Amino acid sequence: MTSDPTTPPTVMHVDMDAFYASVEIRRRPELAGRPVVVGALGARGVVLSATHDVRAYGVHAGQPVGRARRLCPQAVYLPPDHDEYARVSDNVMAMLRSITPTVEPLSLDEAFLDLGGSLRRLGGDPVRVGEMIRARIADEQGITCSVGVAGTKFVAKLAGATVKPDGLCLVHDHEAVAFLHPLPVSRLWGVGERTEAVLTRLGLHTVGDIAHTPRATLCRALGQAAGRTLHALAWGRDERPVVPSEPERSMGHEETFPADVDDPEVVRRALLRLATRTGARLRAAGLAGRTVSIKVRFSDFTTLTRSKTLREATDVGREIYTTACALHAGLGLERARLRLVGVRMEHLVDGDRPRQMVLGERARGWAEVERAADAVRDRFGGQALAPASLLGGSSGRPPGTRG
DNA sequence: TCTGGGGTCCTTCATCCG
DNA sequence: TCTGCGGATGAAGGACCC
Repeated sequence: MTSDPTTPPTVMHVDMDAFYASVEIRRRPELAGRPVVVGALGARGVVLSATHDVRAYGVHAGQPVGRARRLCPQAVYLPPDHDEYARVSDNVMAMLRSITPTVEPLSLDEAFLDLGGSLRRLGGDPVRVGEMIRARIADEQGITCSVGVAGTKFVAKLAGATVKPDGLCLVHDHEAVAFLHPLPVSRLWGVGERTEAVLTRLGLHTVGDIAHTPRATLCRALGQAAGRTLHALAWGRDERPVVPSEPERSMGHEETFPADVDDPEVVRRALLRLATRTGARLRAAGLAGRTVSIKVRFSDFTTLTRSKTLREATDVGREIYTTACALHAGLGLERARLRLVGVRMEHLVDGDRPRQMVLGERARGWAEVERAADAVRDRFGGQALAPASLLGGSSGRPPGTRG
């Protein structure tokens, strides 16, 4: 913490403005100045990113594209190109790492930086560093960003959000409480729709209200962890350091069917597709998972998860698929109408760790087959090879997804 | 209006084990 | 042998974030 106002805060949050939409406008200059929405354009797509002018019509991320079209029919609607966004993101993150090694990406379009060790070398003024970063991202990538600087991650992120788009805001530690307390509770990290409703019932509307509520009351209403966290955040206390990289804890895929599905065979094909992709990603990352988890969402949006922990961690798509099928069969769904299925691997470990052979197990099996398939795909492209049951015909893959 | 896909973390409950 | 207890772990669900 920098309680001395002459000591500049060193935690910086950099957040690209309307990232996907900005990247699309950058590569299609004819769209400059026009309202742009990026989202999956299928029957069940949602808005992923929208330019700020579109937001004035009530369009926001997560909203069904159909509703966005009704609210703002004059906007240009584009499908997402995740590969391009990842490329731009890599460039931005590399530039940030040239400023300080302590860069913690939160997603493709935002990151925390800790300038602590680098600030003197950079001239000692975090505002000048922030402006330099903003100028470089604009020059090199052709997109704008907003920057918040504070003594903690939480305040830095909020500071940047107050000056979006294309701004910079610094909040000193001695200003943090006055900055936070007028804000609505929904601005606190961890307060979504449900928690906000609970807080409203308690008569708590602003961050200041939370700060002046006994911590025990918050813990009773929200649980120990959430109660303690919110109380601390409301007073600007946030001990989390900027950490350059955290090991992944889970990895998986899910897909929403274009129309609800009641055919178990279609569901099993989807499980095979998702398990195959998950296995390939685990192998590419040098990881393996011990727990297979499936998720099914019914047509009424109720959601079930089932999981099973294996004796040994695996990165083999076929093993993931077999376990996922057993979990799915265990649900006894008959012909329930499903809108989504997902496969996820948890309890990830180093995939190169020697694996104990099970008695009677064939030395060369699916693991070798899939590694050979990885090599073929590396050489000839992602579509070069797939399980036979996924080739040809209608795969059930929704539009806008990629393998 | 009708809700994607990728994740993380927390809580509760059950079970196992010493 | 039975019972209680606490910790570890697994399973399931919920809330949240970007």
